[in-house]
Amino acid sequence: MLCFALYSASHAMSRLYRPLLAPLGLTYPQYLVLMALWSGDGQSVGSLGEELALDSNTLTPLLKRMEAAGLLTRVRSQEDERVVTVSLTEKGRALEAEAGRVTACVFEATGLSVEEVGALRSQVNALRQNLNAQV
Amino acid sequence: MLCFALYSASHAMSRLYRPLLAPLGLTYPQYLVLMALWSGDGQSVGSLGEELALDSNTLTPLLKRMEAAGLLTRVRSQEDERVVTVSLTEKGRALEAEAGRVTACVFEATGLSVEEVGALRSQVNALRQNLNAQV
DNA sequence: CACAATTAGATCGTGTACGACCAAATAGGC
DNA sequence: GCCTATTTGGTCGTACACGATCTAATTGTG
Repeated sequence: MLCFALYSASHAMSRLYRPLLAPLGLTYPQYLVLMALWSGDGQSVGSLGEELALDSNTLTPLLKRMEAAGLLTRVRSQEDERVVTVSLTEKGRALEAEAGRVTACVFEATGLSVEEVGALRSQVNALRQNLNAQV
Repeated sequence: MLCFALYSASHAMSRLYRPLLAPLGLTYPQYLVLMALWSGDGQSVGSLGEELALDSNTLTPLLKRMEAAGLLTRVRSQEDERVVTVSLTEKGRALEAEAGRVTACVFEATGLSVEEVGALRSQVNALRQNLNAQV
């Protein structure tokens, strides 16, 4: 069952990240949000949701917790009051440096070469796009 | 990021299953539990947990909901009162027939050949084992 | 036999996911 | 300029996940 393999591997990944991210005070989805912001700060909630394939009902409380932790700010846009702009704080930006160590640890744990990881990622991404196309 | 690819593909898979399983009154994790029981009825909670990589804190409420739905029974073992044996009801067994259609739908949606699915599954399973070995 | 250590589930609290719905703001046709 | 339709976040209820802790039952050692 490919579905179960993915389900289980994804949980295994999450379990691997958990102890690495705990010292930084982050959960795995929060880490994913940070990655998205590191590669593009000042995004709207909707833009983040599209990138991470998450809806506002998941993102809003998650972002509020991260705001309470002082990692980011949520400010309503001046031009369009419907839009909330999410921006990193100094603390949120500073975590990017620590993240490198986490990534290295995780890569180590995969037991794969750089090429294998890349190849697998492409295949999984292609699958994901096929699945999403069905919607 | 391989981790994100897996995370996202796993959610996409879950989103694909959701509307297919809803008519059967099942969630995706419940469907996984049923698959485990179809391939081996009368297992203990611990045995199911090992197969699915889930703990009792996740399984107990999940199994209770499935018991309430009339899909299975939870009976404490006579020999060892600590052990709870989970067995399919007639209704739970009957769902196996319907499941074939769901599996076919999902395979269709992957857009991959049988060989490609098999190859990808092996790779993902190998990765999962490497990740779990780090614990 | 007694008693500490282990084992199997259950419970509790926190944090995602997501469908369904809501409220405010904006855009577009007339 | 109105008024409806759409867009953007937010809220609520339900269902996983999982760390931490609890209880009851069993095992092992002296």
